[in-house]
Amino acid sequence: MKTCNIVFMGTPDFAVSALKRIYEDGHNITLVLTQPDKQRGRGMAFTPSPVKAFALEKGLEVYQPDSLKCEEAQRIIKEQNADYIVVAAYGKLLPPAVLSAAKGGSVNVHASLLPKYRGAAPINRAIMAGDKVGGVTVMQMAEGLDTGDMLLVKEIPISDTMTAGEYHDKLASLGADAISEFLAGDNFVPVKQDDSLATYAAKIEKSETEVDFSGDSVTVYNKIRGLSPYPCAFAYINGKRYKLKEASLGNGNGNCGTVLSASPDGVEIACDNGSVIIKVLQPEGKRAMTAAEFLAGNKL
RNA sequence: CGCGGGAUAGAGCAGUCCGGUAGCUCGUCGGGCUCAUAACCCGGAGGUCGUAGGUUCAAAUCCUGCUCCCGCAA
Repeated sequence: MKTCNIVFMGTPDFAVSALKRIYEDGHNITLVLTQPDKQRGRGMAFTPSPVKAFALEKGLEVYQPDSLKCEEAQRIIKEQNADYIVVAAYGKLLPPAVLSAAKGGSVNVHASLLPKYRGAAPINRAIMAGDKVGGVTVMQMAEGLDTGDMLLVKEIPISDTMTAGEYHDKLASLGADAISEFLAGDNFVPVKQDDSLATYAAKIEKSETEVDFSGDSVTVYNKIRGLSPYPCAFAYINGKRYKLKEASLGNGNGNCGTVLSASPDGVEIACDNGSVIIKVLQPEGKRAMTAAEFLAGNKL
């Protein structure tokens, strides 16, 4: 197998999967770029990205510039004299000077079948939309957002009950396969994206994560699993706020939003055209618990 | 020092304000009953009340330090 000099750019777990595979394939990773540590979580502590954690564990060089537009960052990247810049969910736009800073240019692993779901949240959006098929795309990066020519595509079926978390794990693995295959081979024919078919998967806004039980039951169900386990859907039930971790479809009827039944099997809530059965929920300030656990000490 | 909730039996909760040696639902174990139900009835086991100190005749309960979990916000 040929080995390449790689500059890797990525931030979340999805990117770690690709980085890990490149590392294990024996490629020479000369520099890992990731988002600067940010204050997040309780106490606003500075927290490193998953990619940074992995890179440090393996002793890889880490670089966390605030911007790639400055000359210093561009010089450092160029100095790596890399064969490829591999990008996976980095979270920053690459200016032209960076796109061309490696011999083979910059390639991106994106978690969708382009040109569908360009942007930040392709995984969640695909589940929320109830898609039956998904996949990953390796593309030659261009100046636009996920608009580059496609080099390698891998499809995967999406089951009706799969959560975003489960789908994410499968795609992370598939994405690692794809980039590994790309770096090992050559003669990939660039295929232009059909811009007229493009859709944009915008970042999930908090306001979108509230469940509206007056909607169609399938829509509600897809939203819950599309946001599970993160960032997680929530709803107010009898005035209290709950995160809805897991659910299934039911066929009960009633006024939208009312609790039809509460049994150890789940809490059934009426929607338009059917119902949704909440299997795992989390009250404010409490751990996530199954319906059976919740009902042992709480009433609805 | 971003705001807030919480730690009591294997699980989920009550009790904490107004100190007096612990209770509920479920599970578990044993027995009984039923055509059947998230079954039902009877009985039992299981807790140094997160941790370290303090106040008190007496602390799950009041005071102080510490650890851990979680919601919001970012």
